[in-house]
Amino acid sequence: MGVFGRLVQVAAMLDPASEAVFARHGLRRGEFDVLAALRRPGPPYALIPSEMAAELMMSRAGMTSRVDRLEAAGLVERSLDPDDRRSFRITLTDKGLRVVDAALGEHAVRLAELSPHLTHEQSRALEDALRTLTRKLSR
Amino acid sequence: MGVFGRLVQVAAMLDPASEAVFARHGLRRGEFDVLAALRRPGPPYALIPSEMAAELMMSRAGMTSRVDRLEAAGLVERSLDPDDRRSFRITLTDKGLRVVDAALGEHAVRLAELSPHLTHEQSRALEDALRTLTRKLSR
DNA sequence: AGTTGATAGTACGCAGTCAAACTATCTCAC
DNA sequence: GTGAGATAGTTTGACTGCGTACTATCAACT
Repeated sequence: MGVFGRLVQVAAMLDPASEAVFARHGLRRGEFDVLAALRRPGPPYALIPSEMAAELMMSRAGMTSRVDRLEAAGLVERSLDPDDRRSFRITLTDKGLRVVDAALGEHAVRLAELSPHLTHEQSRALEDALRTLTRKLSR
Repeated sequence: MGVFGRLVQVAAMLDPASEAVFARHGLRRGEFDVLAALRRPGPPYALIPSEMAAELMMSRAGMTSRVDRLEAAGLVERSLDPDDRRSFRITLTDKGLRVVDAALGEHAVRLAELSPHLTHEQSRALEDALRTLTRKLSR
């Protein structure tokens, strides 16, 4: 029980640190999450809102407003989905790709600063344990 | 970098599961957190709003509204702080104590169901790693 | 004592999310 | 084909939290 409490606490402490990084690139955490989700699968950097909502564990309604903001900022585009006229393809613009890459890079550096505080063994055990928990919880 | 991402993800997946437990006792997560914070130090179950805000990593303004709700529900009481007339002592009522104990118990059971999926060694390593990170991040 | 700066709690306005209701479209059994 | 139910995205309304400004009080120095 104490372990899980601590886990949640560490996650909560990680948050504000990242927030500052994202802010330097004009992003809020939620917006960064969407851009990163689009970046991950590689070109052509296109996903459907529902997919992203599921991946980011949020409602579709929330996704609508995030996409609205990102589109207004010129970081993503809505284009028609040729396969399903109810849906859209959300794609990264060139600007969006540049911004998310810059933010991702800085974010990675920030996290890397934390890593040396864990021994290699600790890091491996942590990874193992977290993977196990992810698998268990996703069912 | 993947480790931290996964850590945040696990924390996020843990959340809705607990949420359901709290809801069965008529609580939201935020309200439970306040009651649990009051419960922890033992009798007389009294803390000052600022202390709780700091402990729960939130603003004092947010704490005001949480205490308002809990007081309206009869789970906590505001009484004058004899040492500082700007402040209050927030205390658990009998009802509040009963509710938080019930919720805590069920919460613990829920988490315990997850533990067997980790080896003893994994669990220890996880604890170690998280403690290290907590120490590093709290500075 | 008096003054200055810090601190406690609160009120107000803003931003972000969700749930539920709605429209449009898809899917599939008949 | 056609109708029924599921699904995609959006809109609406409510809730919760934060940041800022404000009042009351404390603490410390002169």
